[in-house]
Amino acid sequence: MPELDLVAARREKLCRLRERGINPYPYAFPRTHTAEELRREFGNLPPASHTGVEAAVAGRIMGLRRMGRVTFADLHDRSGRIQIFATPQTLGPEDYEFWVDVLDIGDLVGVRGEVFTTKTGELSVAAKELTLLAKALRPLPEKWHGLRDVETRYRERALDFVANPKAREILIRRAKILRTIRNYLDERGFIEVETPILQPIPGGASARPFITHHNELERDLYLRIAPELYLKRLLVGGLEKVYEIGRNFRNEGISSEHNPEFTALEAYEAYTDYQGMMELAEGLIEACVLAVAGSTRLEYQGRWIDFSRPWRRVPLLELVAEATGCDVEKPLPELLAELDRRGIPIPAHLRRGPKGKVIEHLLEAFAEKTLWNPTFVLDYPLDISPLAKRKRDRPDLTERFELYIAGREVANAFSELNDPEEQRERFLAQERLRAQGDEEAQRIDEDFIRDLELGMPPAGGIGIGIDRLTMILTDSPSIREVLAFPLLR
RNA sequence: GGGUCGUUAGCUCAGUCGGUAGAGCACCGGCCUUUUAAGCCGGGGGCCGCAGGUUCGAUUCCUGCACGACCCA
Repeated sequence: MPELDLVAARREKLCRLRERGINPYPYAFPRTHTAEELRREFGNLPPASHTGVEAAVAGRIMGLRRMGRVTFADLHDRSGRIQIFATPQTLGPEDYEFWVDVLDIGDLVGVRGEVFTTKTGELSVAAKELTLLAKALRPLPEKWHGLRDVETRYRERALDFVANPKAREILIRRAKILRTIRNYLDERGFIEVETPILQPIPGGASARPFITHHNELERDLYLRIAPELYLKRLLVGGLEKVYEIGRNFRNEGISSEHNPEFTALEAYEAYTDYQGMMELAEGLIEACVLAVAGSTRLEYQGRWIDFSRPWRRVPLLELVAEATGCDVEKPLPELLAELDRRGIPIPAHLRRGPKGKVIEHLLEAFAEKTLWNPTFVLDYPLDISPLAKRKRDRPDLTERFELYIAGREVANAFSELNDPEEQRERFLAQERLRAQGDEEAQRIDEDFIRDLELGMPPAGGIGIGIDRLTMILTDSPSIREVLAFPLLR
């Protein structure tokens, strides 16, 4: 049946409700119990028990079993399901006839009546009074298979959440993860701050930004690609331990792991370095795993992830050398020659360097997917880490790590570069790459350097992708599952 | 960007070796006073993703496009 006809049938019922003087969209309903509360209170009654207790419940009708003079309905609220029982005796003959006729699956109702169990033992509310709380005009998906089509699920999220409790559950878990992170950092003396999303120069990451325009100021602004530079300026300002959880925007493709806007945690702590950030990452993520799984192991897409500490730590160059069999310490031209000899393809735009990009590509192509249990990949090349401090005994590397879990990059951290002169040099190197056509290269930010000149304490900083972390902690194969409203084409 | 697969009723899915389509749920009508995917009888419901091509005839074969899923870059 065309959807319009199904809607028309419901509109016709809506008219009948109004003709009877019933407001199909009233204001409030004072409920006394959720479904879960009823089950907790009356869960173990034998069949055909009468409690004498009157309850008022509210929710959406998800099932209707009409059998002439008796009707059963399944009422769902956030906490679960409770059965509604109605007959001409409970509701009154006239009301019974009317409501049985005019209610549909999907309608939101409030029901007041005695709590009892049926002769088969099902806990139910005998409807003495029924209040329509909102008439549903569109039909719901099929009751048994529900809504499966992934495209419809993501395009009509509200419908998805109505039809699929699991989809709702993911958002609830996400909230729990965010709460755990905030508690963890707050307890350790971190200050939660908010820094600009509209930025004159998009900094703190290598990515293409979204551009927007301020009419009054008559100039373009960018949606931030990262809050990093502002947070470090707060370290200069003496806040010492700060974090921000918020949305970043990157003008890139959409995939099962990428949404153009995504949520990240960034945390900075004065007087520590990237070793301190590894401990922070272990503690913070362990707390999240414990909060959602109750243990340090959890299953992701059919495979167990073991979060027991300490986590594996492996230098990037070692990892890539092992994965490719190449001597990655060589200068770029010789490395490329060796890769060619071994038949390892390197995209043309990476061949002219910098070498760090080739190393990064090899990591993504050959090693990343094998990093299943949490693994810190250490010491990234200087040329792709313009905001990180040089490694103490290796001037071509930085004290930077990325954390991989389930084959995905989940966090990125470093000993923060706080030498303003060197920071300028690093920015200038990035500007040279930009001039050569690298649109993701970072831009020089004079305001940031000016603040560094005031003196920024040595510090460790970390960024954690909340969406990816949530994917792993909710066993979700796609980032779209963990976003309330993912961007679709 | 490339490859593979998919798109049929509101939902979940069949199907047509080329002759314009079916089921279950949902919907409408009837019966039914303890159901649990209630049951029984009857009924209505489709630009078979979009555009073009081949053909007497295309939902089916071919091409392109859109959207999605998966894999690769």
